[in-house]
Amino acid sequence: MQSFTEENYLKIIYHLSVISNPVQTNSIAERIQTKAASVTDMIKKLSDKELVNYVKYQGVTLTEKGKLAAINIVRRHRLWEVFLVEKLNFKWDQVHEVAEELEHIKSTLLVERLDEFLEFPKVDPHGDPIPDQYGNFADLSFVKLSKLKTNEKGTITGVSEHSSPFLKHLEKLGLTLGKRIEVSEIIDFDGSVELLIEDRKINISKEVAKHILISK
Amino acid sequence: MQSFTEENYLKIIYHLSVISNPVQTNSIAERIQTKAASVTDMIKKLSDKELVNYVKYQGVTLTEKGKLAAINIVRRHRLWEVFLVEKLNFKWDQVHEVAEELEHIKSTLLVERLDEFLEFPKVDPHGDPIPDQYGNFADLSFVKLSKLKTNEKGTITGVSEHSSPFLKHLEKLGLTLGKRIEVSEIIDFDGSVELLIEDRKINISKEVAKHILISK
DNA sequence: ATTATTTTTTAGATTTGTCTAAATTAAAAA
DNA sequence: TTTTTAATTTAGACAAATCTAAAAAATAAT
Repeated sequence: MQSFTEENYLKIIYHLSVISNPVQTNSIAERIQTKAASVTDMIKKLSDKELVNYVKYQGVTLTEKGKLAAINIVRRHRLWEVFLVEKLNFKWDQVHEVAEELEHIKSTLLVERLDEFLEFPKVDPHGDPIPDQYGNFADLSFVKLSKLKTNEKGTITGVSEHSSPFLKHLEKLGLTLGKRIEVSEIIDFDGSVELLIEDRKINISKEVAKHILISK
Repeated sequence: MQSFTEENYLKIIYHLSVISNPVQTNSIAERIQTKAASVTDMIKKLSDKELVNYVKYQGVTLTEKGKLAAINIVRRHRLWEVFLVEKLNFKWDQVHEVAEELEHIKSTLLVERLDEFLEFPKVDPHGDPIPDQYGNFADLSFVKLSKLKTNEKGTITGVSEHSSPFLKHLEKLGLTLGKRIEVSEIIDFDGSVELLIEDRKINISKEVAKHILISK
C-alpha cells in the first residue's frame, strides 16, 4: 500500500510518461510543486518498492506494478470528478482540487460502488477516459480542433487543459462537451479559428483551439 | 486549518468530553491507538493553536474554537456515512472506516452540496444526530433499551456502539433503526431482555440492550 | 576537446508525528 | 503521613517527506 505522497508521485509520473519516457527529475519537481532533491529522494523510495525503474541521471519509468497503481489513482480521480459534476452539481472547473483529495481514499468497495452508482461512466467531465478496474481504457479517438480544416465538422468530446480559467472561458463561449461545431474559417493572420456552433459564429485563438478535442 | 492528525485528536477529545471533562491523556491514547507521550506532544500543539485548554497532569477541554472544529468533523463523518448507506448501499457496519478517511476532505462546497444531495439528513445510519453547518444538533431524546420496564414499547432510533460485530448481530436479529419493539419480559437471572418485534419473540443480553437506543 | 551550462544527486538540516525510557506528579493504600 | 501505585510528562531518538547548499554528472556551446 502506498502513502498519499507516493500515490501523487506515481500519478504525476504516469501523466508525464505520455509526453516523455523516461521522465526527468525536474519535470516531476515542477508538476508536484517541490524541489529536484526531494524528487530524487522519493524516486529512490519508489524504486526500492519496485514501482519505478530508476537509472541515475536518466530518469524514471513506471514498472508494471507502478503503472497499475497509477492507473488506479487516475480511475478514482476521474470517477470522483463525475460524481461531483453529475451528483453534486459542481462546475467542470471546480472538480479538480477536490478530486485530488478524494482519489486517495483507500477502499476498493467504495470505488466499485461509486462506479456502479454513476452507472459505469466511460469518460470524466473533461472527456478523459476512465479506466475500468483492471486498468483498461476505452480507446477514444480525438483530433485537436486546431487540426481541422475549413468546413470540417465534429463534436467536442474533450479538453487537454484543465485549468479553471480555460474551462470557464470555454463555458462562457458555450464550448462544452457534446456540442457540435463546424470550422467556418481559419484566419491566416493569427491562426485563430472561426466556428459555427448552434447557429452562432464565434472566434477562438489558436491556443484555445489546440486544447479542444474533437471526434467526428 | 488543521492537519489530518490534529483533526483526529479534536474529534476524539470531543467524543470523550461527553463521558469525562476534562479528558485524560491516557483515554485519548487508548482511543487513538498511540502512546501517552505522543498524546502529550499533540495536546501541547493543539493548546498553542488555542484549540484546547490544557493544564498539566489534569487533562484537556476543547476551546470554543476547538469544539466548532470538532463538530465540523463529526458533521462530515456522519454525512458521508449517510451517503455510503443511502447511495452506495453499504451496510451500517461497513461505513465507519471509510468515513474516517472521507471526513478529512477539506472543501466547504463539497460538504454543503453533499448535505443538499442527501436532502439534509438529521441523523446518520446509527441514529446519531448530524449537526448543521453552524454546529447545532437537533435534540433527540433517547432511552437505553435496558432501562425499559416490562410491557413498555418504543422505536429503535439509535445505537451507542458502532463496532461491526455488534451491528451485524443486531442486523441478524432484525433490530434495525425504525423498528417498533415491546419489552415482553426481563429475565431476573441474567438481566437479559425478551422482546416482541414484528410478532416474533427474541431474547437479547443485557449488554446488547444497553447499546440500543429507544424513543417512544 | 575544452569550457560553460544545465540537470541531477548527495550531504546534512528541518518539520511532523511518533516512540522508549526515565523522571515527575498525582492519587490510592497502608 | 508516609509509602506504593498509577498517570503524565520530559528528554532524546526515529521515520517520512521536505529543504538548502554544495558536489557530480550530463549536455550544450565554443
